[in-house]
Amino acid sequence: MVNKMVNNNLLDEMAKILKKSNKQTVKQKKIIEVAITLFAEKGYSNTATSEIAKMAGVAEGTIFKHYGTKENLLLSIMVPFIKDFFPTMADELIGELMNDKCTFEEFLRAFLTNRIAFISENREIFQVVIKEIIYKEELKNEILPYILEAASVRLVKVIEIFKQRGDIKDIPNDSILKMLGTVMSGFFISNFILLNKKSISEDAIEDIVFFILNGFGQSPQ
Amino acid sequence: MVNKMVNNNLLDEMAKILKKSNKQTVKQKKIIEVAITLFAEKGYSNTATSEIAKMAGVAEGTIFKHYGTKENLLLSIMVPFIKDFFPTMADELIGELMNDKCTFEEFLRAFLTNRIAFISENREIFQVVIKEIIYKEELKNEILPYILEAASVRLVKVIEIFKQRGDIKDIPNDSILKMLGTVMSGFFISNFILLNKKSISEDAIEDIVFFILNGFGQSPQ
Amino acid sequence: MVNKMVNNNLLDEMAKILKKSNKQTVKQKKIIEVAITLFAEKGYSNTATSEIAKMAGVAEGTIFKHYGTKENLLLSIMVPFIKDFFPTMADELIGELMNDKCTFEEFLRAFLTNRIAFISENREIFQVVIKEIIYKEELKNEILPYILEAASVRLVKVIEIFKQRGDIKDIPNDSILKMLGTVMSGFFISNFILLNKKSISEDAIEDIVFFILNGFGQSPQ
Amino acid sequence: MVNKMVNNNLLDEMAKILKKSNKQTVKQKKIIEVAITLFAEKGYSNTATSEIAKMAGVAEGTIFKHYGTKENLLLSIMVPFIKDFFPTMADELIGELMNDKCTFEEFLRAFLTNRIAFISENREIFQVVIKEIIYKEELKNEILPYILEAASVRLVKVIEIFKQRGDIKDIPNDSILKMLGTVMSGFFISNFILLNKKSISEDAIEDIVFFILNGFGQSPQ
DNA sequence: CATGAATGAGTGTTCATTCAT
DNA sequence: TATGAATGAACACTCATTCAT
Repeated sequence: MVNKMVNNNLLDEMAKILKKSNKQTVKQKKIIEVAITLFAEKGYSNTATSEIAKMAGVAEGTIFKHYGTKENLLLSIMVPFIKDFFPTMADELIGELMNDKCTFEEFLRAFLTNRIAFISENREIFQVVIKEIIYKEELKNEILPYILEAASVRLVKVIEIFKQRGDIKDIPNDSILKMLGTVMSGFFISNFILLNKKSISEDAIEDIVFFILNGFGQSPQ
Repeated sequence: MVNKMVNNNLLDEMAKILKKSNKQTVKQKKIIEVAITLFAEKGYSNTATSEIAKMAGVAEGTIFKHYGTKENLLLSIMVPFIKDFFPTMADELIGELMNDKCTFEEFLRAFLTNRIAFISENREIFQVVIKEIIYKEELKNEILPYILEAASVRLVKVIEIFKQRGDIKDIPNDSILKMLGTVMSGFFISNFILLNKKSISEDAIEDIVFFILNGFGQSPQ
Repeated sequence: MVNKMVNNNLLDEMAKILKKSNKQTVKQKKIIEVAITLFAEKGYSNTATSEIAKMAGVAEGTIFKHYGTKENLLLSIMVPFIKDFFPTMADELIGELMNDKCTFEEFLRAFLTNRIAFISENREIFQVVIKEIIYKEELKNEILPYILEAASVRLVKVIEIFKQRGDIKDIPNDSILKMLGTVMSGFFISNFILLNKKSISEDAIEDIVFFILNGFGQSPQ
Repeated sequence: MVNKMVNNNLLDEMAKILKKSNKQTVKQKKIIEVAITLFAEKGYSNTATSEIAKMAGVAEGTIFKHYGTKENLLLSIMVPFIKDFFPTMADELIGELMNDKCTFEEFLRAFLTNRIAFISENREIFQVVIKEIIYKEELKNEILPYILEAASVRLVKVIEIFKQRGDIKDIPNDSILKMLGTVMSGFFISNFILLNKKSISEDAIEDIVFFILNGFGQSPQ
């Protein structure tokens, strides 16, 4: 059913995508691993390549042999997450979910559960991506439109279907998209970036699902 | 009524707070102004003091005469926003709003309108504060608890009142706080940081108010 | 007798010498005072004019109004000590001592007592002068020859007289000068610079007088 | 006999001590060499790292790659001289000298000859060490007690032995130590720091040996 | 006479990047 | 492939000095 697991581990996924034929050496893996941790913690700008090298047990030159520039090392971490992996997975998931004759509530719960699991497993990379997108105006302008477009296209389809099924109020798609974007970006950023949570309880998911569906206003009796 | 304006301009407010009697020179004002713009655009770490100096038409030494360190220049921008100005204003506003016998919907609309206006007027400082809080783990750990505490204390009072008036569903305060935090942080960050909006239309406010109250799920007839 | 005190206070003496007609203002006195203390403690190079200004309760500009440059402030402290005051006093003293029909031992004791008293009273200035002469090769080359010449001329006369009186061994003047220079520079630098003593006990003076006269070797019986 | 030479070259000695297994690169040696020369001539505070770099034919960064800070570069020069090399050598020498049944005069002559040779060979480092110890109060307070203690312990033994042999007058050890310290510090500082001599003639050594043993007072017949 | 805001050349230090081994 | 010594441009920061008030 909807809970079927998809492999979410980015490090493995990257190997397939970024260097289809090039096997990563142990040292390369270690470099990426350390870079993610440090970038997530202190930000790209505040992390020295020398620090990465030391923590990874590697010579400084080795990093540049593999990634050319520090910027490129960052992109080697971010790009797979954003460009290839995210949509691919989402499509799989959405297709899977929509084939079932599930309600919007079921979809929402499954979708959130799945995305939360995904981010939990790749928490640090998520932090790197979000922090850098937010921090550098130019990076934001390059990447954000792509993400928004990719997300809109997919979500509009979903919204349309559930509107037809009568599960969603008759509000313009645009407004729904915005609100969904608002509440989801808020949820992920609050929990995984600001509060640095490692996982989300099922109760918290229930709360947010309920809230998205019903709000917390009391309609006058 | 609830829309009575409170002066929101931070630069003027800072003068009063940070240096009660010390007049800022023209050059100091220009330094702060330029620093805010550059920090907001490229982030603190990616902004050189030499660049600030050049754009402000000032010698680099002048910056350090006044602010001692680059870090302190950042704090001179952030602290007033966070520590003194935010709670003060919020209290005024909440007191004002609660005295009126308004509904939760009216309160929400007024509150959001007021806060949005405030952030719009100090958009760049808001960007600086949020970006730096998100970017540096240590800064986050120092500042975030203060903000959360300050916000919680105030909002719980408000929530209690409207619960008693029957305007808010009977959900644990904690859950409501989280959802409100989620949706508001999402709203402000999406609009003012990610989408870099300069203002918010009244329609958008209506949408978000409606959403918070009712969600967009269609309860089955 | 030989112990008659000569006024040793440099600050007063400087007023007469450096600015014969210009009275020093209170602020000027304070500047010099603070500068001497700080130069003595941390060295000229490690003392900022801003620090002097702050400790003297004076605006930075005031220092430069009076002394033009930091270098000149240093010279205003050193020059009187070296150029005018030192020889003047020594001559008075030597004249006074030689008129008496005293032994070399008496002369030595009186001379050392007098010079030690003088340096004790102007300890910090002495430290400044010695430290700077030692620290900067160029300053040394300008000042040292003058001091050596001045000292030699006076001491040779004294040595000659006591040789004729049979109080000093028949050793070349040059050798005696060197040994006297060695032992006195060693005595002053050890005590007032390295050990930072504020005064010298009479016993210590007796020891050094005895040593200069007799050494501490035991001639075989 | 007592004149057997011990290798005095500090640069070689440092290699052994400071980085037992780490080979110094050619550039590192050049940096130390130039630093010693410039520090000796103008003092640490008046020497810019950029100047050292230029004269050493090295990029400025290279200095900091190897020594971390300018302060540490200074210590890399001073510490071996003071902490390891000085006592080690002195012990070898004293042991060697005391085994022989030599007189105090022979010991003194040999000891001075040896120490003078040592300082001549490492003249500039000696200048750096002395200048910095004198110049910075805090450095003085850290280093001087160590030197005094190390010297006292060794010299007291020597003095005791020669007292028993009847070669030294029956004066308190403390007084002898002070006088010896005074005359030796005076001798080394006068000659190697103030007069900047490169070597000491044998006649000068004879003079100082004679003086220490006998003084230059004429005991009345 | 005294101030203190402003200057700008200079300083120690960092760090992404290169390249000979 | 991996190293790490070397680089040099850039950076935050200092400080003696100037000058309008």
